[in-house]
Amino acid sequence: MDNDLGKILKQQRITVPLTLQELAAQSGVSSSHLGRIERGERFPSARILRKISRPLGFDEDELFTLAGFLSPQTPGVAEESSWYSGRQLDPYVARMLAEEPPEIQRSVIGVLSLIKSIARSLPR
Amino acid sequence: MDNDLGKILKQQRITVPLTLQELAAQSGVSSSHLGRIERGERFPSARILRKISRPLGFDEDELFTLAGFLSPQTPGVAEESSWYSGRQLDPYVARMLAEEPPEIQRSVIGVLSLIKSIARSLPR
DNA sequence: ATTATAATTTGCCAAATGGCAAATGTCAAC
DNA sequence: GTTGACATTTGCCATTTGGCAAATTATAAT
Repeated sequence: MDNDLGKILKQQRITVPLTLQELAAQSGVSSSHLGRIERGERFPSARILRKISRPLGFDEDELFTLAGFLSPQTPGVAEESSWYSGRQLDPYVARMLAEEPPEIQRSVIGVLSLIKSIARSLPR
Repeated sequence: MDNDLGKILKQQRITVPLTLQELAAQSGVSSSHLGRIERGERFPSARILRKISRPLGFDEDELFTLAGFLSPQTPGVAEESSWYSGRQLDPYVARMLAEEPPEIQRSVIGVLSLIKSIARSLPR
């Protein structure tokens, strides 16, 4: 039941968005294997993680950390480590948004707060 | 012939210095497996590399790079802005989004591309 | 040289990985 | 409904990984 990685990978694939076959084509990993990884039937090797990191918009070391291959704190330039605790911006998101002109970037925030206000008025 | 990693690992083990058995004891990897890795009969998995990195005095990511699991220079987690092309991210937008949990951040991108696809199908 | 002891290698095996092809599911158009 | 085009899952299999124990090879010490 402790399958974060599979869920994270699937979540990211869905939101990119990609199908298993498309991800397979872009990464060179078979779709059946990818599927099994997502639902926790197989554990991805470093080679596989490396192959799928780019198409999914992850940094290589990011996936390695999630897989437990690499310790949470990234050496490099000392930086705040608790990264997935939500204090920091997802690199993929940052990269995508940076492609947009500034006014679009800001309206994204507007849409987000709109959605959140809708959520607040929803029966729970 | 094409075995840098094995030689490097052995060289490092010799100069530490350690025997295969000592390294096995400190790392929790069997000495027979370590021996095979050194002479290139087996290729170490990420899990094994992680276990032997400390006793050998390597940084984890260092061995991963030598093994070809990680690209030569991995940028730190937070400063990819240097290699994103073109525009940059509005600091206000970045700060707002960073407050959200990662899955929300990513679904924002999904919403954005949805909106863009709708926009493209609109009469001008 | 002959032990004793430590270090390395080999044989064998269980478990895991990952691909291919067939089976199954899903969903829209007709 | 049926069909067809996808996407996902499953069955099966080759390959690889990594451990254990036995065999071999140093390395001393007497």
